[in-house]
Amino acid sequence: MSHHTHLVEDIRQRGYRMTPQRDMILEAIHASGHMTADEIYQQVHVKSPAVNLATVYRTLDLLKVLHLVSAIDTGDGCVHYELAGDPPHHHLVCEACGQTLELDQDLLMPLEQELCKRYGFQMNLGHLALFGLCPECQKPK
Amino acid sequence: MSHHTHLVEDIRQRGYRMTPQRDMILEAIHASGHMTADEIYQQVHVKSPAVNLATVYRTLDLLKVLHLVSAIDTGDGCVHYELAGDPPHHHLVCEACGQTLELDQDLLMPLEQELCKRYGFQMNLGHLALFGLCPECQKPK
DNA sequence: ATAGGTGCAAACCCTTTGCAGATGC
DNA sequence: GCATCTGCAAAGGGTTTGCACCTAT
Repeated sequence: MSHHTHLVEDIRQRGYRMTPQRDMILEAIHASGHMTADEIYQQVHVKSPAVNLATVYRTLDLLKVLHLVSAIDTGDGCVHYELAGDPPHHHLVCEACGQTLELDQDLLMPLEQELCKRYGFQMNLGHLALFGLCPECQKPK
Repeated sequence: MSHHTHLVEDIRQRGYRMTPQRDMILEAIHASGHMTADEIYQQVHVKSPAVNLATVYRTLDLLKVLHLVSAIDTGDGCVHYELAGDPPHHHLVCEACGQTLELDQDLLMPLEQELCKRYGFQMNLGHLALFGLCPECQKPK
């Protein structure tokens, strides 16, 4: 049933407790891949109404520290979280309509290498949002 | 005295009023190039204590609409603003120490062109922050 | 004169925190 | 059993808004 067993094990092995809340939160983010704290809360709330938003935030903080999730700020006023293990993909956020497209790794490799070579800066590929205009919103109105 | 005359003119010509508040806000952001709403407020407040933070936000919103400033979210909890006319530069934000490095345009041109070609996405170069680790914070502790 | 801009204060949203009670190990 | 985790409720920080007054044009 559980498709996120490795995450559960990871948490336990590092000396943290496995609670039903954490399990549900992991399950939600594992299933959807890309959620805000509130979306996770809404989803978990259906199964177990007692669970609190603060717990969601605290769990997400823990998962960040353990590098099991990464945080993406798409500028929409709330942080998005996704599993760090997922195939890296990135976010093209349209500043006009708010829609987000995704693009994958390979387009960014040259940039990443160049940043490393020139500045010694190690880019976090799990934490990236680019802003601009999607094809739709570029059309003359 | 005024080094931001063109901005003042731009605002007037588009039918908006030129107020002392707007003038001071423009002057501040023009002088420092890179400020948060609160930093602007603090600076303006020295000259004219009556000016309100809400006015700073409203002015910044106007300047965004007029494309005179661009907003950069560096993930530190508050938005940074800079003059749109300034030579484009970008922000490498260190996730460990919070320091931001800058890099300039040319490194991003290939990416910009590729995004346009493949996705039809028009990247906003004035609105970019990349996250990762600076050279200092990569050193083993 | 009058639309547009401002100050003030309160509301808003997302997120964090203090604390007392509950629970995984 | 005991440190850790949770729920609750309240506070926090940045930003927005409603409203009456003010002011550039």
